[in-house]
Amino acid sequence: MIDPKLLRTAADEVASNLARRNFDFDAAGYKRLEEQRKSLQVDVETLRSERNASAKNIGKAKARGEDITPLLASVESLGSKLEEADKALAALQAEIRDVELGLPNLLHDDVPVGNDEEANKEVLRWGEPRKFDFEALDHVDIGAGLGSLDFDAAARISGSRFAVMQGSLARLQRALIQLMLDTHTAEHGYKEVYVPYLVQSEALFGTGQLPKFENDQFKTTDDPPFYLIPTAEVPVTNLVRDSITEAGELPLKYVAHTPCFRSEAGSYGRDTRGMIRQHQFEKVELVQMVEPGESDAALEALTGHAEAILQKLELPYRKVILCSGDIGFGSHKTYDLEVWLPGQKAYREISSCSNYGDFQARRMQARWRNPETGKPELLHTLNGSGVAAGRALVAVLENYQEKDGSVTVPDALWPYMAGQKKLSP
RNA sequence: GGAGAGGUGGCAGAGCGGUUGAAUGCACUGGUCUUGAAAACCAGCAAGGGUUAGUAGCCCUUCGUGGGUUCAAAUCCCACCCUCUCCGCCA
Repeated sequence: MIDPKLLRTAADEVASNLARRNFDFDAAGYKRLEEQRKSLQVDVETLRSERNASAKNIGKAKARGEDITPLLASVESLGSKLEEADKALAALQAEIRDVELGLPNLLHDDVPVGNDEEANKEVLRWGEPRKFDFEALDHVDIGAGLGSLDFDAAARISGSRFAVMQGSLARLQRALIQLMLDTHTAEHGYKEVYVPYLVQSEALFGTGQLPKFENDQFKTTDDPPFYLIPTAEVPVTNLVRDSITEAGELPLKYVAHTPCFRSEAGSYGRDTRGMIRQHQFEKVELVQMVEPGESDAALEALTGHAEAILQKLELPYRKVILCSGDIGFGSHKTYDLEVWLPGQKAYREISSCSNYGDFQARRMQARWRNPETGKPELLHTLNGSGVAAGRALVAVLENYQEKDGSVTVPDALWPYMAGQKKLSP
């Protein structure tokens, strides 16, 4: 959520920033609603003040043993008037809130303007895509050759966009997750957390998936419903919901491994082959809560932590800044890491690292105590995949495939593979 | 699943229809004392919103959440959520 004070005082500047996203913010309409709200709220508070004063007088009169009937008569009409005005105010406030919840975050100056991923700005490439002396297969064929990646079985159980993995391949994914968790906890200073995979709607409002992206979520039929987390970002970031963190405890750095569940509504026909885009996938997520002045630097560091995983696995990747048309709804600035997939002869997203500024913190009322003012102030939140395990598995299979159909285990995963250095058919 | 207890400020914990935004303690901040520190003592210390040039005043809201009773609710009534204890069951 954007600071309502900023919306009131600088609606036109906000509108022009959001225009870079091709988002049309009706600044004039917002101002109109705000003015109505202002005068209504003054009315309501004046009435309420009158009521409070009368009630106090009645109390005093009663204490003195006086007759209070004339006083009661004088406040008779106050109640209904107040109730009416209060209702109108509540309706107006809800309307304004809906507008505010629907506004995407302001963009960082670094974010390039553009309509789609074509306009994303590449900032670096790491590693050389390997030259194959045979026709490189994609992970679907490699997995089939190994006999351990089964989409048909998954389809019988759950339909499309699911996978079944067996044996060494299943273990390889677990090894990837282990490597990531160990690296982030031991080398990058993150605290490992285990969190719920089912959350209430409030948590999703806090991180910004709701109300706008209801259709992307899976939810249960309970009342109230549970939502399956689309990313660990949701439960982990909500750890600081409605809380005040002392300055000395910042930055908070959490890493969590969770499955992620996405309906993928609206992406019919995209990445239908293989396990690039699944309803369920494993991910290791990095989350930071930092002082507002630190978030730019924290984004660089956090992205570097995700890059370290790809470097350990010696997977070629490139790093891009998402442009205004491709960046997420709540993000202030986002780096995507795209790993080289020989089967597709393309770089594909494997991590997305974002600085949310105070956007999520405002929705969650997540604050820290600023020692300079002594007051609780909104902190900044960041998150990034460190990295998506399912896609990392795809990348390992495709980049480490051999002519005979086997797959070499990257050195970094040896400690987690019980001595197995090769996956063979 | 059965029985009971409880949800109040950063934390602990009183209050149980009117002067309580809320006693007290801890923590925190400032001061006195001290060579310095500790201790002791004194003082201050919730958040959100409105109005405003204002971090000044004034006003409104907030004692788990939502409804209700009342001129007036942290206090009474109803529903729901959550936590804790005991029993049962279970991974």
